[in-house]
Amino acid sequence: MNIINIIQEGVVKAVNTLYNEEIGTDKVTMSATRKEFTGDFTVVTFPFTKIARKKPDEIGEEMGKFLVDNIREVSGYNVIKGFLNLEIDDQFWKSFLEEVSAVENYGTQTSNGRKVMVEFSSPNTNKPLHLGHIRNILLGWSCSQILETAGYDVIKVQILNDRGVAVCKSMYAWKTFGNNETPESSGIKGDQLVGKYYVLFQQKLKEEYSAWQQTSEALEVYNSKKKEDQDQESFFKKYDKVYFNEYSVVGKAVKEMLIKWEDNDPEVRALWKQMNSWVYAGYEVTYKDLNVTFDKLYYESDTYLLGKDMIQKGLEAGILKEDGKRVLVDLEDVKLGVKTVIKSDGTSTYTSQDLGTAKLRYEDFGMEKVVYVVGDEQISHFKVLFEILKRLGEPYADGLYHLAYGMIDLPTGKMKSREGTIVDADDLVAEVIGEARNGSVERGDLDDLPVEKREDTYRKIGLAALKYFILKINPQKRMVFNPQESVDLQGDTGPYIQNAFVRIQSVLRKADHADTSGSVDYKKLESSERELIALLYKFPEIIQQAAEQYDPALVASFSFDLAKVFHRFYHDCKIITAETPAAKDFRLKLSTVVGQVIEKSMGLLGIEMPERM
RNA sequence: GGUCCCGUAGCUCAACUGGAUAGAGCAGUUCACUUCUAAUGAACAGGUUUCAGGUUCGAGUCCUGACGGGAUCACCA
Repeated sequence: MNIINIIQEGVVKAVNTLYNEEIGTDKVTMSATRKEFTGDFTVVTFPFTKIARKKPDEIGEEMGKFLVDNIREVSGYNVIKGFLNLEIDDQFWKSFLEEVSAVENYGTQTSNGRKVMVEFSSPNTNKPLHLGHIRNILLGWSCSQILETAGYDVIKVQILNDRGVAVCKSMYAWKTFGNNETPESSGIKGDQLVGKYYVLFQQKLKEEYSAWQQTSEALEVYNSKKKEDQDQESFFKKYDKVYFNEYSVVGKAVKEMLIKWEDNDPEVRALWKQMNSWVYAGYEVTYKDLNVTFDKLYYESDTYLLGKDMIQKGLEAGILKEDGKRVLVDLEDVKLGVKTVIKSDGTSTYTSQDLGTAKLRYEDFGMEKVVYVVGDEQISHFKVLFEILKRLGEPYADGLYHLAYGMIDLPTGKMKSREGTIVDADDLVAEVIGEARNGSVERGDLDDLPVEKREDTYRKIGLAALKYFILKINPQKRMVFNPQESVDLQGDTGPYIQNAFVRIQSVLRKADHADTSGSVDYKKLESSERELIALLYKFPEIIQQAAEQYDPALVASFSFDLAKVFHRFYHDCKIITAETPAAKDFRLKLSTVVGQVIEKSMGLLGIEMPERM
């Protein structure tokens, strides 16, 4: 049984015996003892003052004595200002280490047979991936790993938003200005090439719009539609969408293309297929760089017409309402307003598509939970979607979760494609690896390794820096991404944690000492040793918590703590040249397990460990 | 304007979900490599947790109200 439960039950028993009152274990507040005091766990005695009618310190004394007398694992106590600090017997920690070192897969829960689907990445196929996608992908991947380790059966999916106006923009620009340029002919990565034409389109549109603003037609629009005192510049700044839809020549061409696409026009479809295939080839490279894979891909072009039967069901149940051809849902009672589900021309919306996709996925996999990793600007969309699915009584409705993450800002402000401040995913990956290479070459520690081995190490280090930098931050927070700091290799960073692992491997190589059975004779634990074991003890609980809260930052912070304490331990205690053979055995065993747990917890973040660095 | 999120050290973030003297890293100032990897360790300095009230043994955390930043309020996806 868990030591925390043991203590909690001990406290319950103490209250019962000493004060003659039945309480539940949930009434016992406990925490890890702060490091400035002696002890491992702390029980807060304030809540018992009413029951005992005594002062907190007095209760602490009585309770401490009771626990030492009645619980084998508690070896001592002290009371400070109403806080009862309990010391756990060294023997408990030592046998725990023996136990962990004997098990195969410490931290991994046995399968609970429950299926959870994680949707992440889900880009629009009109341009390459950028920093925002990276946060999404890392979160999605990491959550998948965490859920899997917590015992779930995880299905990783993405939906490729491969149709619509944006995609047609790239297509139109390529067709008009591309001169048949291909990834092969240009040497440009497929997604980058398509993105280049998307940007070109936006540029042409902008030029066209600027020119139009000088025309008398534009002036008329301005005069008839401006708000009072609004100058021409700010008026036109906000009018761009209307312009695109109603006046733009290229806009009209794009919309015609979209209609042809929907009518299955062979020529447009062929172009679409070709350009999308370039994009997918490009994405594959980026995903490989980031070391992520998916179990199934969904395509919006296959799913955007789904949802009809869900809507039928909703209408019959009275959840949805018809207004001519239009279908809407009234969620005023839960403050979500009225939303259109089917437009008055009978076509689908984002909501109807997602309803259909949810059903399709359930038919495919029968999962009971779905985690949607999507930016927080879509919070209300998912609230509506989940509410409808719940009212429809879908079996997975209670397991729906929108993992909403905040946008990434640069130190200079928001990322804006208009201002060219978008950070490209491929560039960023190349940059962090380059930085790791520079650092390593300067140091010269890997000079004896073959080139591929070295490059592989640089890749691991650079990606560790990037991934850790992003995942250590609570997902729901908007974050500031400083490219400079993301490649830092010191302090609270991925490479710092890798370094702890590398030190361990180095020691184990040099010790060359397989039999550590003498560790059981080790006498008194050093404080850093205790701390390490106590952290190891917490690991499964951290995974559980991270799985429940869908929060990789908890795992990141745990990994850092473990590495940090190890570095201190390494500094304070000799391992190979320890005072006694028992101490050596013990420390080798401890280091081995710490190494395994660091590797595993970082693995949950999608970060690999190098053997040397 | 309605709804939702955020506000903690110069900067980037924590704080075990209401517990002790609010912790880390970076940047700054020192110290420690003839040693199992110094991508390390130790120390100093840095705070009215945006502000004002409230709830209670106890508030960065909960409530109310300001202030500041952001998202969203489409028959776009």
